[in-house]
Amino acid sequence: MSPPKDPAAPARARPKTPPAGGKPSHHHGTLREALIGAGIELLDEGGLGGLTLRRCAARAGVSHAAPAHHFAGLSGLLTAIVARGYKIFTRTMIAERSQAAADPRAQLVAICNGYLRFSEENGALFTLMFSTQNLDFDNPELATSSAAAYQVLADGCAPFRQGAAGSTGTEIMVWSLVHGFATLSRRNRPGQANRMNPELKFESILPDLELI
Amino acid sequence: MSPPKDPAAPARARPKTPPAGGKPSHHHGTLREALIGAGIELLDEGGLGGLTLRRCAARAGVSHAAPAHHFAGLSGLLTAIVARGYKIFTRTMIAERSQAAADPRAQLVAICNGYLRFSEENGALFTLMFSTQNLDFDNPELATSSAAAYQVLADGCAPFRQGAAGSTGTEIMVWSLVHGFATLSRRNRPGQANRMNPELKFESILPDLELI
DNA sequence: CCACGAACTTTACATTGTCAAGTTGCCGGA
DNA sequence: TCCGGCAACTTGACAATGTAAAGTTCGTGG
Repeated sequence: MSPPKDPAAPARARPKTPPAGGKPSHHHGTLREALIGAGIELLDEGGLGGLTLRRCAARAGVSHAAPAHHFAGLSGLLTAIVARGYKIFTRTMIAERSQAAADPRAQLVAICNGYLRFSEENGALFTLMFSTQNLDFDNPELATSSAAAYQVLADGCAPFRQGAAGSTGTEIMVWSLVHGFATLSRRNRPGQANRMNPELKFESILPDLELI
Repeated sequence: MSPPKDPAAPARARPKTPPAGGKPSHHHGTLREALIGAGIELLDEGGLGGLTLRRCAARAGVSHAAPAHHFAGLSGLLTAIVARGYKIFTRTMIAERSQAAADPRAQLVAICNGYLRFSEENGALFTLMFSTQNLDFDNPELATSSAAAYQVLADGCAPFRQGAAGSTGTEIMVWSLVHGFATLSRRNRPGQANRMNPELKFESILPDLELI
């Protein structure tokens, strides 16, 4: 690949002590979580291109082959990172919903705004989460956490119906709309011929929804 | 990277003769186009992971360093591939539109169906086109061809208005909807817990639109 | 106390993108 | 005609990456 001048700290001192609880077997026993955390940091700092198995290992203070004992190769590490991403994603949507008015449309709009806030605050992670390459979609943890995220949106759609498809049609419509909106918003960052008005609120493109 | 057992033909005989017209200087002079074509083939055959600068070169029958004389590194090649992708994309939408009834909604629905057909028939290319990594967004050819594609959709939206934002609001709403729908459709391929009904037609989630 | 095994390291290898230097073949001017 | 230059292409090298095999270290259970 290109030589991207190591944006990762070359190494880091070992975490002081194994956090008592758990099963600290060899050194500290929290390597798995440390690697996931390092991955998310690298994603934040250097985008998708900044995330590398070897750099995750270096940031966690271990050798480049250590991750192999905790993940099934690169795709295993990426899968674990994405699974954690979905948990944060779910929390973000729930947090936004909890501050909204009680009526169904306000709740749904708040969930979508959480969706959009997550995609803005975690651009590279968001992209990775919805990439179709190098992820192990059979991983149960990934399946669980992504289903949980989808469920938040599905719950928000439950009061509405969409033609003959019922609330499932609403789910797909709203998901498509908010996901496309997130993608379009993020694409227009580079200052390109910018057809997207950054002031445009999501709610203004969400059509009227029919209550069940 | 991983060792993916060379899915590319190791080499290929040189094209017979320089195609008369043009400026055939050294060997055949059509290397640039050949490399782009090889890239699209590799994308079809092996997905995003199957596309490699060296493999493009091998398939075009030249050495691994030859592309450097026609593109600015990998991102230059990817940019050219994506630019060609947008031209096919535009053609697909126009072809679909030309077979639709004359009323504005039917025209717009046809454009969206072209959008979705392209994303289904060219999954990896579609993903690359909407990736934000390793593309040279300052490239004029890319800017032109992507703007042309967007323009087809914008034209389809022109008869409609969306709240106070006019037809620009419609553009963003429809683009978000169709792009999200394409993404969601493609994600559900692996036979996962499949919330998306493959029979669901796009038109059924496209809300009523107000004519200007 | 000590053997076993888990956690981790070291070493090696194929693949990738990129660069520098060399080679080849065509064209235009003398 | 010839030859100098130059564009196109090749060869060889290098650093970075993911992965596999073999070795080392450390804790724990018997």
